[in-house]
Amino acid sequence: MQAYLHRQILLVLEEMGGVPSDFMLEFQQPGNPEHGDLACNAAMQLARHLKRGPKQIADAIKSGLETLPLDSNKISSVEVAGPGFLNFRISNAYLFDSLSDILSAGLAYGQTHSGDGKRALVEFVSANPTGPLTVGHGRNAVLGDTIARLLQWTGYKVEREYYFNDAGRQMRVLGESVKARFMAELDPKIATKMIGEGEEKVEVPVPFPEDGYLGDYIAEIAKELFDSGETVDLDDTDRFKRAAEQKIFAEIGATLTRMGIHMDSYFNERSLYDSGQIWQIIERFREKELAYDKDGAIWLKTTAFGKEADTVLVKSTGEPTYRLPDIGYHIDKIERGYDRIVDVFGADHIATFPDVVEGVRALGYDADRIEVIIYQFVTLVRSGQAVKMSTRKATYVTLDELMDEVGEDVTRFFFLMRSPNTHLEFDLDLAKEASDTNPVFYLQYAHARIQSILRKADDIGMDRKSPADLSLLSHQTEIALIKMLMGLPENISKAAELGEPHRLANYLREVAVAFTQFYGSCRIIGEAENVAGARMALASATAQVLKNGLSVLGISAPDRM
RNA sequence: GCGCCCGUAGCUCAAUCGGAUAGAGCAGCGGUUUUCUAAACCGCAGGUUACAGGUUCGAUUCCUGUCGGGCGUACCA
Repeated sequence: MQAYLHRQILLVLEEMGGVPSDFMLEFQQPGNPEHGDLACNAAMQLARHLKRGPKQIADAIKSGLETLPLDSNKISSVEVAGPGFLNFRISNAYLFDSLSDILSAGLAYGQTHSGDGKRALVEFVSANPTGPLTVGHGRNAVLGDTIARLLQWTGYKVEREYYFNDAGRQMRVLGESVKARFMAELDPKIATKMIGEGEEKVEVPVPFPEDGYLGDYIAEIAKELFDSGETVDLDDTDRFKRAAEQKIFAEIGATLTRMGIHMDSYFNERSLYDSGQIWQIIERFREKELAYDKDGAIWLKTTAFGKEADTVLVKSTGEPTYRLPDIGYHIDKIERGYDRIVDVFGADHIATFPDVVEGVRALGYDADRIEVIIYQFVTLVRSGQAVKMSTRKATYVTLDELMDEVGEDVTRFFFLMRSPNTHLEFDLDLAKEASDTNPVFYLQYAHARIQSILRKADDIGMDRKSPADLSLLSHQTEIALIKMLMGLPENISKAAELGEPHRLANYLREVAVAFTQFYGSCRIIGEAENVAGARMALASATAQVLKNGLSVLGISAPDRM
């Protein structure tokens, strides 16, 4: 429709002359129904170039369009309004065709093709295996997975990847924590000590590291290892680390599965060391004079990328900082040939990823393929108090606990309904008790209600097979609902393009609102057969839109509630 | 100090890459069920979009500055 109008208006503008060759026609959907279905602001933008008033220009375009003329099966009216907007009304004939297209597209309705033949890699979660996934990881996991789903719906072949490091200091401390608990299993009378500060003091076995991991799962891992009867060499700290990693990864995997998330690959940071790739990168930076030695460390000239100071690539101990493997990892992704590379990071990475992207670019790669989605932190609120979260101190709420309390669908929806770049306040008390006011139920309920009507129609032997005469739909809520349903493909592609799933969540809510308004004023069962048939078609199309939209968000669309 | 994000109704948040009268939910007040699922619908009230300038036909949106909140700013990841 927009493409059609675009062509027609260009024809008129050509006729008028004086229009700059780089002029871009823009359309928008007015929020106010009095302003029609589609608006064009060309007249206002052209006012300066044509040295005429915007209203005058709009009138000229309007009469130009009318003499073409416009196809009345598509556009029913053109109006000039406000400061010079051209407002178009879509004809009902076009709406009925669109509705029938929705029904025939079925499960595929909402798919678009801008990504056809292209590949995308979405990296997300990427939590090191030091503990269970927390609520904070949840936002990352759900955002990443949903962005991947959105890209799939726009035609991309998408892979989901989890990047992790099991070789760093964190993991060493984790292994030592398990070892200390294991020693307590061997010798229940082992001497203990207190660590932590103030009221947070905790009693732990003496070998426990000062900055060790305090969660209960550490003791569980130690106990499982002990119960297995395996003879463990206490000097083999790595054995404890491996035990912990294995168990924790298994749990993380189970949590992700429960959320409907499936990773296609796990990328171990260590492979970049084993292959020697990271050392080659240093040499390549040296060749470009972007790396140098100082104080026994190897530095990257991030000042060349506009930073205030240079940063260390390899510590004087010979150990690289995370920047180096991150650059190597992203080069690896680019070399794997993806058209789009999406990273989902928490706000704490905001200062570091530019170094990585610029480093990749400096080595001659197309860093523009890398898109970084930064989301702000989740503040957990319990009893009106913000909960300070730390995996190490075990002051966290796990994703599993959250799903136990509010369910998988609510958990996913909660993380998706807000823009990634605003802080998300997660009120646990509200989430627990507010299951009846949660917007996700509103969407699911609308879907269930439609299914209920269709079941009932079948029960009383109403005809749902023969094609309906859609032109019988004329009530304003019916027309408004059809227009709303037509927006799914655009909303999905927009959300995919911007990496902002909340747009789709908001749109679906509007669909549900439009449906309940229709439902409130138009009956189906009990109406004349042809009217009921048309309305059932509209209801089915609505259910299809809700179902498809919810499936993009990874949320179920139940048939009854 | 510097970098990034944010500041919108009492609360939690939207606002179509600058558009028309800034919208929802919750909370508040008042209505609506002999009718397909009331987990609903309708109405009322609630705003100087933190503040001050600037850019233009037009600013919540872009620019500058101020104030306030968050996250970074390690030879931690």
